[in-house]
Amino acid sequence: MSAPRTARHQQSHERILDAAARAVRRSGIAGVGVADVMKEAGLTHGGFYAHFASRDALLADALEHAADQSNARVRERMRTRLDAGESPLRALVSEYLSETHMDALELGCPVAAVSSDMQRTGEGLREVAKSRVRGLARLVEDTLPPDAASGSAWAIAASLVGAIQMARVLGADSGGREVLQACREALLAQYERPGLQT
Amino acid sequence: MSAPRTARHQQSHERILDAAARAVRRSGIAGVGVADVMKEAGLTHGGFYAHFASRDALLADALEHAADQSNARVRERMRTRLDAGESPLRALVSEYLSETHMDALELGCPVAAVSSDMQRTGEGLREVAKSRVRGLARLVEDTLPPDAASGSAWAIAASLVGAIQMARVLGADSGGREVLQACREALLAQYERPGLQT
DNA sequence: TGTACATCAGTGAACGCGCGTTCACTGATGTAC
DNA sequence: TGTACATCAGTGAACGCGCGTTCACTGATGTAC
Repeated sequence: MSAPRTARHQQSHERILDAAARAVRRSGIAGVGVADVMKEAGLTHGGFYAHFASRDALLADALEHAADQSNARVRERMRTRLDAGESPLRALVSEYLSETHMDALELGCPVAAVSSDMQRTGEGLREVAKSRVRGLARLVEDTLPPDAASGSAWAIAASLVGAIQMARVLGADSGGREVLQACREALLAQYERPGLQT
Repeated sequence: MSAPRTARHQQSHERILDAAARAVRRSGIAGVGVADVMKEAGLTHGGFYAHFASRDALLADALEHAADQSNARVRERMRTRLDAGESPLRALVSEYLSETHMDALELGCPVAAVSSDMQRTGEGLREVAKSRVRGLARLVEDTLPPDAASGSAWAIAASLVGAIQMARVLGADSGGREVLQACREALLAQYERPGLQT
């Protein structure tokens, strides 16, 4: 599994993982097909089992990969805002609840993309799911001042996830934009009080 | 389709719909199987097409049915709390973010159960999904005083959906309970201020 | 540098299985006389 | 009331299809001499 292989093998492995990380967010956990993923990675389906033990093993790795990618993406986009003087929380809320993120289902936060599916995964996937939900809470926690009420991070994370999901269901042109805006404003009004800022 | 049929036909129809409404929450939109639903309704799969034009048609009706059922259930459970003097918002938040609701995936709010799937439904199902998301926002709005900031209903609805989903992913014994509690407290602290109560 | 061989990533046909859908048939219900 | 017939909900076998998985094979890469 993690035995050292050739560079070619490793490159293919990463392309498969990348394609799967996109597919799992685009199509949901149940919607990921081995053949589709391999095709998207530029390979044929037969070679799959030289890279992963099973579809489930791929899904676990893909979820992790998606979360890593997504976190890196958000943090990078936040940087511009932080440099412009925004508070960490405002930067996170603005990015997570942006129209860019709403449109980027395939590249966005996997918790928001597949949380319903996560509720029903069993065995191997469940642990990854839990750890990625906790990871999202941690991402929020890192933007809060040390004296913030414990539990605030969870409350904010819940708002973020619920808001972008409902916005996506409605769609940008049927109220989604308005949902995002309402939730951004509500979160910032509540948590970005003077004295709570970093 | 909606032509008048015998009482027997109608009873079967309702049993199928009921089973499907449970299945769609338990297994997700992609996880609903025609044969399984029919079996749960006490019938064999062949008779399905005397009741619904297709699996998709069933899913649309099942989502509506699930939402109706769930709303009725929450409203009924809220009544006890209202009678005890709780504010409408507190009653809703306490019930929606209760451990009972967390455990009752199969009978709970379908928006929380399948919102990720809703993000990717096409055509017929999408309109039902949108309308049920709006229905949840309306359920919240009905608990708010008339002078509440517009958009508050959406912000609260987002918190409810995100919170129960994350709590379910973690599970009751791995932090789910704590997530629910944190989100209940955060919502009530923010929105149930004196002067905002009904 | 060049040739011979071994390694191994990737190919594509094939498998079994489950699922949505169809359809000829069964048997129960209810109506007509 | 009783018999003959029509209606129709439900049955279960069968279909085609897509999917996860397996496997014998190909062809490219790289090593040994």
